[in-house]
Amino acid sequence: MPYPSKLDSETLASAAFDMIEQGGVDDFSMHKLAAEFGVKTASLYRYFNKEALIQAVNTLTYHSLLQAMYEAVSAEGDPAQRLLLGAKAMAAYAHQHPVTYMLAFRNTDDALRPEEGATEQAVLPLQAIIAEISGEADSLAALRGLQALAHGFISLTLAGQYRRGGDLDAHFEQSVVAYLRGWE
Amino acid sequence: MPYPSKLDSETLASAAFDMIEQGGVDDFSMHKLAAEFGVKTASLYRYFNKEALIQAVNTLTYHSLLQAMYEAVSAEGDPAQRLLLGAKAMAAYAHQHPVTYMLAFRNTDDALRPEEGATEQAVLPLQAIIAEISGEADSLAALRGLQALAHGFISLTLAGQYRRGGDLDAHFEQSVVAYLRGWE
DNA sequence: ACCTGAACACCGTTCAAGT
DNA sequence: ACCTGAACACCGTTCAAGT
Repeated sequence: MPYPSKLDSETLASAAFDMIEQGGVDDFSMHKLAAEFGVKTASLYRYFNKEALIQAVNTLTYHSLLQAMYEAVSAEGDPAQRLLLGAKAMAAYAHQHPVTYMLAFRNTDDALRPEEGATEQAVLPLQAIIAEISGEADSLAALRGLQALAHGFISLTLAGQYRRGGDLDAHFEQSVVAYLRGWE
Repeated sequence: MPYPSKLDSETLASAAFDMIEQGGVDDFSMHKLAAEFGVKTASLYRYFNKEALIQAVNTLTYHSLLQAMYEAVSAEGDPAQRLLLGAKAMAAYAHQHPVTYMLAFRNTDDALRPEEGATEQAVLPLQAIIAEISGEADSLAALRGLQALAHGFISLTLAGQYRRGGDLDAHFEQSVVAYLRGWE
């Protein structure tokens, strides 16, 4: 009687996502993930090695994050309002998934990045919105700066680099508003 | 005859910094660092465990980075020009030390952060400059946004998230200029 | 005072072998 | 087709022992 398949890549990736988010990246291991499924560590290697698994986790992050932003940006309002909602949705997602959020953006090496086009294409609607503020010619620069501002604020917050008090949410909003105003 | 001391914390931290920058964080180990000094791994633990060592490496990063920014910002010019130079100095440092730069800002957990006040105090001159643009009342918010924009742009660049071509340096500068203009 | 020897628990990974 | 057993090299860390 052949072995019934206990594992599949989607379930594995999603379980890894949860383990990492709850226990931290540094405490995550292939051994622990295998144990979670009542399986020997070697069995995981039919599906993923650790690097590929983390890449899969990061892909989950990119998808969820873009989804959240896309929905936020679809609201009524002028371009600046909609982009502010998008930035806030990004921050909200990151604060709900701090560990995997940081993990998705920490890579210096190529291997753990999103597949080509996954994030690049998905961000075109955002560029169309910001073009209404900056003009077409500057829309890529303006979009990149907005992503940078939002991501930077989020990751400095999560990394505990803003420790002088004050209302961080208010400062985030003021900064985004100022930034967009500067592109007018 | 007692053992002559082959090691000290400063040398160790600085060697760890170099090893990490050149070989990546993931390939760095206490064993390899010990080997570099012709010493057994256990000997390192008189000075640092791995966590403390990485914290020391991060402290080196914060100091160098703040130093570079401080010098850049001391130039002649109006506030926006000086802050732009500061942001560019930050980017230049990060591109020269991409691995340790990312390492210093990736922590979700408290243990690896800079000592209280180390970065917080050092950043007060920057706040004074940006206050000339935003006004005193908004200067902390404006400073945080500027740090976020610069750090975000740098880390998204290093993480390979800007893959649609264009002149990244120009986009960085345009974004910073727009941001500061928005606070006027 | 400072380093070594020896040991431990844990890790990622491979591959022949089982079912 | 899918999982296990067994093994390997490597890792972080501790601590009694050497000099």
